[in-house]
Amino acid sequence: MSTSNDSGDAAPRFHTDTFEKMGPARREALLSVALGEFAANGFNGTSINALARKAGVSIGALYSYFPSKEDLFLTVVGMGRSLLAEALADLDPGEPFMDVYASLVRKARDYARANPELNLVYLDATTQGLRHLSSRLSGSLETLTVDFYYRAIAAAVERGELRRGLDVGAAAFCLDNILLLFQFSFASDYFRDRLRLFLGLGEGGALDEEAVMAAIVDFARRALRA
Amino acid sequence: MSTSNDSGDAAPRFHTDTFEKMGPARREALLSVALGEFAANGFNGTSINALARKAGVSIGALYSYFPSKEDLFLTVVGMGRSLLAEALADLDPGEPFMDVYASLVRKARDYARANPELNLVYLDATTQGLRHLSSRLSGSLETLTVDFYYRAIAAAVERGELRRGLDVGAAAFCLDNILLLFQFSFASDYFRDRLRLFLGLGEGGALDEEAVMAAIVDFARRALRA
Amino acid sequence: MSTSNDSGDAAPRFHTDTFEKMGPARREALLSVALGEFAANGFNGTSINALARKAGVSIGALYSYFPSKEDLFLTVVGMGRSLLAEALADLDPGEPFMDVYASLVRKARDYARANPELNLVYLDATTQGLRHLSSRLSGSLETLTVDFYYRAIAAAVERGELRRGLDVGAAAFCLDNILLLFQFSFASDYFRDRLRLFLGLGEGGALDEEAVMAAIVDFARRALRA
Amino acid sequence: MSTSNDSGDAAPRFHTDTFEKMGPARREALLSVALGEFAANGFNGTSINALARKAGVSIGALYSYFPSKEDLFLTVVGMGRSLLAEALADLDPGEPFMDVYASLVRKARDYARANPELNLVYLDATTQGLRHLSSRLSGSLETLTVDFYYRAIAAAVERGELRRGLDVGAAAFCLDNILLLFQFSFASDYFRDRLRLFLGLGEGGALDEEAVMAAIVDFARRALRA
DNA sequence: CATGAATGAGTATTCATTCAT
DNA sequence: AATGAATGAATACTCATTCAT
Repeated sequence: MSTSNDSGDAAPRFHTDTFEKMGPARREALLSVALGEFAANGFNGTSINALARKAGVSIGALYSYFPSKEDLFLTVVGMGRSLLAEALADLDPGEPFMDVYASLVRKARDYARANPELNLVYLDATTQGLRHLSSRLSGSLETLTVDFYYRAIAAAVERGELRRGLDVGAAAFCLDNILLLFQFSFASDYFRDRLRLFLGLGEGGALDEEAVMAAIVDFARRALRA
Repeated sequence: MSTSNDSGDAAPRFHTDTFEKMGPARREALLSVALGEFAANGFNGTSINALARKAGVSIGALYSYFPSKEDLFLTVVGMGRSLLAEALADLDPGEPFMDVYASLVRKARDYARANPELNLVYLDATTQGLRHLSSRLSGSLETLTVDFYYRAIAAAVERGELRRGLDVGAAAFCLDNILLLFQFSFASDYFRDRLRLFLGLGEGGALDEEAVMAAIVDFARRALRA
Repeated sequence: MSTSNDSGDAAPRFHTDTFEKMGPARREALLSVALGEFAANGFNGTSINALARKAGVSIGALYSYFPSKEDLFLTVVGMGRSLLAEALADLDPGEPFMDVYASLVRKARDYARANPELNLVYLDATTQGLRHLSSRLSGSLETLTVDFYYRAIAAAVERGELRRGLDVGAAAFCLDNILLLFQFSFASDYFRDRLRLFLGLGEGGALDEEAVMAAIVDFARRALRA
Repeated sequence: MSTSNDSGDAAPRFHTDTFEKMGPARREALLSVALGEFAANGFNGTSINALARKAGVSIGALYSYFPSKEDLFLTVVGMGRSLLAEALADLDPGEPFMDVYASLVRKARDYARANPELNLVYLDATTQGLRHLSSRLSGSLETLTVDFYYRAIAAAVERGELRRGLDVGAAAFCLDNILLLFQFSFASDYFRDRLRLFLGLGEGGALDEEAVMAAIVDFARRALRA
């Protein structure tokens, strides 16, 4: 799996050649508007015509860039994967695992803060009503993450940091579940409220993010330590 | 819990009086079809007219039961909450905590198996595009769960089962994150694939649910033990 | 008038026998609500179901009183004719004509003030979209008025008050045109604005009704005097 | 008048830019069908879908020309105002006033004959149920007319044609009331019957329009003469 | 390549009327 | 006689997509 990333499963492309010839500024503007619309209204709730108007792109042009609404959506969803890949690339899976997870938690928070809309689009794509869409993505969006967890955890077990006999898959699953919903808490109104409810915060109470992140990492450390 | 449910937070009603006068068979049929449609297509992807036809109910009748599509959807979402409340009511928060969590994990699996559609509707309601809908629910759907975790964990800390100084809110958050996405894995195609990816299962591989549940409970036990 | 009314053209009835057996209070309430709704929203803009609810009458009952929405509307329109007949009955066509017309103008004002809704319903019935409705009324709503004008003008010409050779029909037409639109000015927002525009009144200006009525009567007097 | 039309009070526009780009033939056809439908059935009684079909325009196209049914209706009502403005522009308010009024009466008859539907739409717009529509028109539809009367009457009083001390507003109101309902008599079934009733014409009797117009002008002349 | 006018099936919702109770 | 649940055609309007210019 180590090299498999480069090989077969390159991220699929949902746009036309014409799209690649766009000026970068126009392209960024279009993708940015699309992201905003899909994030705010969901796939079904977004009007392609309104989106095109807001982006200053004619409908005809938009359809010359993307064969369909679905393809534009999938392109936008794919942007999230790219950013995630970059984020993971910064991390060294060879470092002490709990440092890695702590970085991951912090990065997740920062990423969700900086790109809440990507999280919202991801959440929407996750929905059963859009299963025919997410199935067009080559494999799950999580392939990268899973791969990363596996390598980091395996190395840490090897080094004796984490307990032997650990079920790597299940552990990664638990760690990522915690992380994913924590991440959503910074993007989605619903999951923000949920986190605050768990933390016992009322309407006005301030969220101590550092404390939450520390608690999460501590929870994970105890669960995994040798 | 016995009384606290009955007290203040009565679930809001989104249906008319006429709905309550329906014959139970017709009512069940209608709700069941509605659940199925919303689960399969999402709120925005579901056509009220098609739904009515499938349920064998005239459009006019449907609108005499629910003021709007939104209200029908919220009624369906509310059904999930009721079932959840029943499930939690079976559990004794006074038992050893890890037994309670193990039961919870198993119940979540059973519930998701039995009512995958409720999970799918919940996931849809969670979506940012439907925030105006979920905000009509009195408080989060999770209020019950949070409440339950708090009481069970507090009692366990009291008994010395779980470590003192535990951040109850954060711990409950972690435990529920693990549980929620595990639960989704039995309802949503997307999250099923994600779980299998984490477990390293290919297309044909069989999922050993018991092993996963055991691993999850073990993960939690180590994280929390005194 | 004394006999001709009773003979052929009795006002047609649009209600059922059941309607006549209603308690007077309920009947008044129903007619009053119906008048209000039709006046405010027009025939096509009024919902029979909403009307019944507001009147505290079940839909079934309402349909036992009136065969259709049309018949209820025509009944309401007929109420206006009855009130008009009463008003005319108070006048003595043998008095000096200009006194009669002055009384008529004043009565029209008072009537429109007291029953603006009847005027609005009349206006609606007048509309081409409802011609199949107004044609169901036996003859025009104006039969009474025309009859009254003829007798009063003829008598006045006879007495030498008004000029010989007067075209009675055309004169009555002119007099009634002035009167009718003046009357509407007290019921309809549109015609109120129109009158004020003619009088040069801005937003805040107060309307001197007495002066207007005097001017109207003076206009008529000069037009008709011997 | 020559310039005053061009100046301040531009008629509000209720259509989109796209509408202005239509081919003139298609545009005329659409407006003509819309006028016919609204005239025949009233605003509330007209179906936009049926209208579009009759006009040979797709529903989508129609909604690209007008934001809503209301806007199409107001456009049609506005056509009447334009034609009225043209008609008034032909008249010279400096001529002997009774000649002017005679011309006005004749023009009103001709206009109502040629464009009965515009009168019917005007009548519908006048209805209380559509007050929210007529209030969207900038000022009353009558502004032009009032203005014209004022100037013509004032000039005639100045010239000594009409009596000093005349209440210009009230006189104009009376004159226009007579004219307006006379005009309606050529468009509306209801008001046609009413006129015939006043003139004592039975089913078959022929209406001597010239005599009526002469009588109306004579009525007015006597009412106003110096 | 770009434009945006055009399409028309599809949407949620209303409402006059019927009829079983 | 009274009720009000049920009906379903009809309504105004939307929107993904096509295609002539």
